[in-house]
Amino acid sequence: MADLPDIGMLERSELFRGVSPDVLEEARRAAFRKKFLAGDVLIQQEDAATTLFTVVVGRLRATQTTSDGQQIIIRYLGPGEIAGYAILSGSDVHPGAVTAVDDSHVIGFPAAVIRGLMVRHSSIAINAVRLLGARYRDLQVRLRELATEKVDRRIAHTLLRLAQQAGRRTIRGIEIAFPLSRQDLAEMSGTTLHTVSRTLSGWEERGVVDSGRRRVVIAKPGDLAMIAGETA
Amino acid sequence: MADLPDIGMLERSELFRGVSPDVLEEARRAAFRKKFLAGDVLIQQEDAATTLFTVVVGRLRATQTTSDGQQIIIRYLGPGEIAGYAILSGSDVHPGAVTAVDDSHVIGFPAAVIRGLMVRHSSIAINAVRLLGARYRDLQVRLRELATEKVDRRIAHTLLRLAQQAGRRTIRGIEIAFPLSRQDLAEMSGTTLHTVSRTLSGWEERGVVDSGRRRVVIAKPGDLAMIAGETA
DNA sequence: CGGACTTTTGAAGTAATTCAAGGGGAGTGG
DNA sequence: CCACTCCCCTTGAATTACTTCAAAAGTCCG
Repeated sequence: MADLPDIGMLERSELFRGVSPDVLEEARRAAFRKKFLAGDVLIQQEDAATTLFTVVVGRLRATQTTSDGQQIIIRYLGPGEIAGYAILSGSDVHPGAVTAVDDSHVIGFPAAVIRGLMVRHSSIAINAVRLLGARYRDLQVRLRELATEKVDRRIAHTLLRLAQQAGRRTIRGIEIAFPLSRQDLAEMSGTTLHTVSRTLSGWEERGVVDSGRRRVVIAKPGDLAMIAGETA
Repeated sequence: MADLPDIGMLERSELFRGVSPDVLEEARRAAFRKKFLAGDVLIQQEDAATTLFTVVVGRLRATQTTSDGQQIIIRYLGPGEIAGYAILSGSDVHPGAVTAVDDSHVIGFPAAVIRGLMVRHSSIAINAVRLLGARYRDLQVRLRELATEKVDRRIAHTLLRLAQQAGRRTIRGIEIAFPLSRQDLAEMSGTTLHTVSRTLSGWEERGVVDSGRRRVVIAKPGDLAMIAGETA
């Protein structure tokens, strides 16, 4: 099969880290590679959970949408991270949607294969526990922020987090390495695109950030951290 | 040892559900029973993660507090549920605090024992994955609510969720079966105790709820679901 | 019966949304 | 290459839902 992934791709996945080569080989044989273009949908909300993906290159966005169309971004996923965690936790439908925000290259695994691997190799199940624990902790922090902090702080925190997981050092500062609109930032910070726009405009004047159409560069990360309230 | 728990208590824990008797016995020997009074603290935020607890009877509250004292309630834990999940996911400190809200009876396990059991018995690791997955999904929903819905809907959702996990049918309606103040509801819904008080007063007039000092009874669950926006 | 919590309610203030309109870039097709 | 169109972003003005401030009234417990 031309579309079998290679071992190196697997061992860079957070689900297979530190797993023995023969188990990796077993996973590899059931896997398939797939490309998605920016904007393509990998997983639809409420769809039957049949496949788990792990990102090789690119960037995905996990969202939750209400019946009346309101949406929030749960998280962005980069290389090594997994999409479709419902497979792991035994749910039969995906609780949210996953979309590519950049041209992306992923590896897919059938649900049954992953479940079988977890049963026979506790190291994989333990990796799953770690990764879900980390995500759970992240959401706890975001929930606290959303409940207790004002918008500008929340937006600052959002940017700092994105910089951490997808920041690229440039001459001008740290650039968020994927297209990110005001609307996207709003859906991550729990506000509207208008407020995000106004807030960024203010920071722009002070030289804290340098942003444009679906593009954000953090010029002064220290100042942004101050705004976020990280004890100076 | 007088304080060894019995097998029945263990198999009712979400972490040990469906696990074989000999493994249960192994876990049992390393465990200890402990009682906490309402208000007692089981886990302090930022403490070293040394122990995992599972509730036998009573009710615990998991919270997150900011450096400036702002607090939110992550969730309430009832019989069978576990506290101190950091142990599972390999973190060395607890990201939040856990307090008893009613007199409670718990079983404690040393971190190393739990980690060892997960390595040797994938069924336990898989239970951990399921439980963390379910909690993660819960938080996703709450995050979405907090970001997109108005306070009265959020409070309604909070009450319905609490009723589901700790509701007791009475003549007057569904009673939340543990002490729950306006402040507690505020910390779960992302608002202030004043707003909760006003909102409940309004509902009280319409006969939707019947509440008092640290006590809430949902008289008309259907009406509350309507307020929460669950398509009638 | 005193004292500590918890709850209620009014009034003032405000942060952020909503409403509304216009302006700029990037890409497409003629 | 220029024009057209689609997004995305910006900015003002009006509105509002909610918080904050303040004070008083219950309620439980020793």
